Amino acid sequence: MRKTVLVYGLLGGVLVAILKATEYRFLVLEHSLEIYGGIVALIFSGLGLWLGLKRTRPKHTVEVREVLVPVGGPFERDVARVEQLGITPRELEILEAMAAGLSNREIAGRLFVSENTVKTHAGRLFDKLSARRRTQAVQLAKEARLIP
Amino acid sequence: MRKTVLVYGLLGGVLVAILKATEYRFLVLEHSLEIYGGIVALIFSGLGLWLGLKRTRPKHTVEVREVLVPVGGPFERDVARVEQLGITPRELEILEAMAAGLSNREIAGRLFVSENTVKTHAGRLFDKLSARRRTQAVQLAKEARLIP
DNA sequence: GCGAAAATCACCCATTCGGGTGACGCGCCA
DNA sequence: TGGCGCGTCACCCGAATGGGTGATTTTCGC
Repeated sequence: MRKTVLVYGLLGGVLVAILKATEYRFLVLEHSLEIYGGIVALIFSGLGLWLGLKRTRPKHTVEVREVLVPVGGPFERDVARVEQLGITPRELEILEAMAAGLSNREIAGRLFVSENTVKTHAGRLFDKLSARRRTQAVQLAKEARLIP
Repeated sequence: MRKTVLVYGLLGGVLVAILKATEYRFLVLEHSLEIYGGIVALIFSGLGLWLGLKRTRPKHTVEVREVLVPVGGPFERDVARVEQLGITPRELEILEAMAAGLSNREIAGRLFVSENTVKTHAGRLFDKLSARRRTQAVQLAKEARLIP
């Protein structure tokens, strides 16, 4: 945005300079003032139009209302699987937070630990789940019924 | 649109008339030309801006419908929601791949496009879903019944 | 067929993630 | 009491991700 304003102003300055340079030529005409104004008006209205379009196009103003979907059976964790994979309680917490779409930093803040700690937990979790990415970890965990 | 042009032209004419009427007052000033141009530029750029806004504003007029969906049957995409959010088919594909735990590079390979393309799609998706991370995007998309 | 929307790709930058290593404290229990 | 599991934290580094800009081509509705 700052850049846009800058360009805008610059163009304006250049325009004024050009018009000033050609001022005398315009003055010898009968309706120089009108021509001058017309040109400026045209150019700047075009500029303004372009700017307005440009600046507001990606403004969708979408309103989203939450819809709670009635869920069938309550979730039940596959404890056997948890033990089989050797996943600790703390790691499960990290896993749930991860599934909720939180970043490591946010998880750290929520669980009152450092970001580094979260990273270690997450790393070990990826090992145990054979995952390489957190999205994959979440997906696998859901399939394994470790999280809802 | 025709009407708009008419109004626009009319306003321009009126403006020129006003400026013409006050021409002599301006002329006694030293930098009358610059002032004149500046005023015209300001007014018309404002006008153009307003016009640009006006013309693109009634883009969507989003209608929010709340639908309670009975659970149990196979997954059915909430098409209304998809349209509300303005999510394109291609973006949905990326979303599904993302939910499957694939990286951008893997998605790119699977859909036979470049990684950059996947990133742009993903970026727009995050915008539309108001998400900052892919895990969050997946989570929100599932809540909105965009993906299973 | 014209214009808007969609899809494609590139480049840059900052942040986040993932992976590896090492270390410390605490509780447990053999 | 020494080992072990768990949780905690730090540092480094490369890869992945997110965000922005800009541009071109395809597609499609009117």
